[in-house]
Amino acid sequence: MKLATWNVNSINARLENVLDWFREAQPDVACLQEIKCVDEKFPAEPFESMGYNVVVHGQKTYNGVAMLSKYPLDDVRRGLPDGEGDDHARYIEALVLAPQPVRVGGIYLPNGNPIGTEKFDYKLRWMGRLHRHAQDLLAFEEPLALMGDYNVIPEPEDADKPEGWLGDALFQPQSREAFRALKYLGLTDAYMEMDGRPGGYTFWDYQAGAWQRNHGIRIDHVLLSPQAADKLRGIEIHKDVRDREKPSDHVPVMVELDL
DNA sequence: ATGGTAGACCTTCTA
Repeated sequence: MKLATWNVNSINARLENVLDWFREAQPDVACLQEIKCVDEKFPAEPFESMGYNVVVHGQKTYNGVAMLSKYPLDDVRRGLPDGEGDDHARYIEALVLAPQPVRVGGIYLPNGNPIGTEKFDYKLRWMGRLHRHAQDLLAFEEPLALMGDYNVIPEPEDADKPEGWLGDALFQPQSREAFRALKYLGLTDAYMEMDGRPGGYTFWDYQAGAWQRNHGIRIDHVLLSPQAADKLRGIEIHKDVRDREKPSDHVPVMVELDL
């Protein structure tokens, strides 16, 4: 089974680009982030024509997440627990009813910039909520994938120019520590498990020729429960997608599980 | 040291 995550930076601005990639890559399940539209504006029809079930947790202008699956979806959750007072659409979860079911959480973790503001506090609080929810899900001892745009650069090797990110929320000690704490619950970082070489970037800024200079960072992650990690066959970062017409600033990351 | 791009949308915010 192929599971993908991709921050598309507006599904409607990116539709042709995204459909092209779906036709080529044929993911069984895909988590999309930053769809930047309300549920009713999500272009579900072309995906349904390709055989996908579509669930959306949208929001006007900002954020918004969706999950598309060739298998039926059950147990759909929109938003993390303890969400009172949080109006950002950043989490969607479902049980994918494949022959061997797998629970999938699609994550758009807050960016948190600039540091020293409420936005950074919100990032850390959101990571705390994700941590507690992951703890609850891991207790099921079932195949689980928590995948998406984590907006965290875990290690200096995950940035082409780490010194340029020292003042950024994505590379703060607290952000990195919270990401490590999440992994230490017993989750496996699929990229580190299967490859782990420096340079597996998933994001290049639109500005200052970051793509042309390969000033990238690895911030889109796939974290697997032990029962899913045992079935991990491979991971691919679809870097070529960044070179196409009207690209997102993120590229798709796809894992294959023997499920 | 600075500025550079993209998307949504009401002119500025978020990334």
